[in-house]
Amino acid sequence: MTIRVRFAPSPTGMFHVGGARSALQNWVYARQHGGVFVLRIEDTDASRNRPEWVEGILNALEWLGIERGTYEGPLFQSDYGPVHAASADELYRKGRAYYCDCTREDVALRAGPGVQPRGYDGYCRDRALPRGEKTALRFRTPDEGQTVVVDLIRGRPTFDNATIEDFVIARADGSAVFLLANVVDDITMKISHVIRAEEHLPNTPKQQLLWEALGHTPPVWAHVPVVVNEKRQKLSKRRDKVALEAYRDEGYLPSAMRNYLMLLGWAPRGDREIVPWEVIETEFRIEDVNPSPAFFDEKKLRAFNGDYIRALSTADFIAACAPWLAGEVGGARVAPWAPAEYDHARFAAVAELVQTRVAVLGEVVPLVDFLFLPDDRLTFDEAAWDKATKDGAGELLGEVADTLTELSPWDAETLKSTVEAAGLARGLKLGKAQAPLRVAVTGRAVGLPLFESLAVLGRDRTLSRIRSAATRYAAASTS
RNA sequence: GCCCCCAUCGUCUAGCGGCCCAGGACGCCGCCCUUUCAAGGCGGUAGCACGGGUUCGAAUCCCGUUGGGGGCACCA
Repeated sequence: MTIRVRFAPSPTGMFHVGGARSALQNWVYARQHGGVFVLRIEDTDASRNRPEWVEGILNALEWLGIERGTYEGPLFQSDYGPVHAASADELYRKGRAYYCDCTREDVALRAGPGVQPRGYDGYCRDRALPRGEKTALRFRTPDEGQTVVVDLIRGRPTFDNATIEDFVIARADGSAVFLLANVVDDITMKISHVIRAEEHLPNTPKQQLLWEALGHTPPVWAHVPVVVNEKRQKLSKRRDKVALEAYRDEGYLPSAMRNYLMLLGWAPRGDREIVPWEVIETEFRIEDVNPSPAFFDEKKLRAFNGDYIRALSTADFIAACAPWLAGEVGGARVAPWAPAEYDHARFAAVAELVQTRVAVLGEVVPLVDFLFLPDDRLTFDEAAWDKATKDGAGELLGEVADTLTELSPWDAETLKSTVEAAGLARGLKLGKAQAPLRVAVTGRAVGLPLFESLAVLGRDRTLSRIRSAATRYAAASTS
């Protein structure tokens, strides 16, 4: 058994999430049935000259945990050029194809004004045209009968042969068109299963006819539903965020992504969705895939990802954060601090607190930036400051700074009780009392637990930030 | 216009004739916990598109309607 998944690389090397899901399903199916998984590149002249586009796809697959496949032999469509030509010729010699010199306009003219022609009208069928510089080769479709596609997911979609036009299989220059090339490659590579997106279903009867005309038994087909956006349209590169790499760079874990992707149109037994990959691999059945289109719900993906992040050991979590902490992901700057300013010991000290507060890894940056940035480059939320210092809470700043100068030991517990006492003396609950300090030190109203943060930040930085905030407050209240 | 596919909470799904006045998850809402925010715990909201059959019995089977989607190149 040989299963293949084909990809047309995009100019950016971007890997479409729809393709990722399809690849995953193919891969799982192949593993379940002891088959070979073949990754097939539908190259064009342009992509052939840009091996990095193909690399992009392979990297994305590896990120998902799919190995590169074990098929030996050429994987590029263009490697099969001579075989395509031979097959086209074979069909012509067998009388299953004929040359045609009609243009699109000719067909429209014959159909008459205002009439929408139903594909090609068969004008050249019996003209016995020889091959020429302007002749395309058309497949002669049966006039009667039906073509039944046996599909693992959809049952038996049936097409009346009379509705299938005599389609072109080779261009005037002799090169095979996608439909034929696809079939010939699959025959050559001994492909037994074609699992692909639903959008190819209308092509299937044509391809099946070609398999048979070439003297081969068609493969097992499975057309999985398309993945759609919130407007229920097929995910498109232009409108939707579809690049798998974009999700990777935001900090989605491959384990969460592949779990979510497999859940589109399918669910494991029992009332559970987040399951170990082994469960998916043993329970997944292509026949059970829901035939209706599925919406790619980023919110749910996020929830899954948060779950996977929390399931990580702290050490693994720290390791997973490395690219964002280093400040550069996917060739883009993602952190405001310079590499020299980063302090790994500080991050490690708060990592556990960070872990329950992020849904994607990229969110660690704004949570911990205050630990590394010098005072003058700290982001400062003015609105949060105004709100936090209201009702006299700002008065606390100066006196807390004085107390903290001599505080011992400098730890979260002591810091907490000290601030709590200072707040209570002014009739402020801890929730109110910690607010101005939080903004003063972290620049924001929300974030990691404050006293643990101060403990890690250290006395010097904490005090200098509180002191300058106290000055600021004093200046604002006198003016 | 033609061909094909699809139809359970807002979303992803369980359900494959009685266990279902429909179960889970995400989202949303409320409560608890709480130094902010999360996490966690508890509870709630919400659905079988419609109309005919078949059957003792239908979310489940059949037909139709409606509504979505996909495909109709000398592109891939």
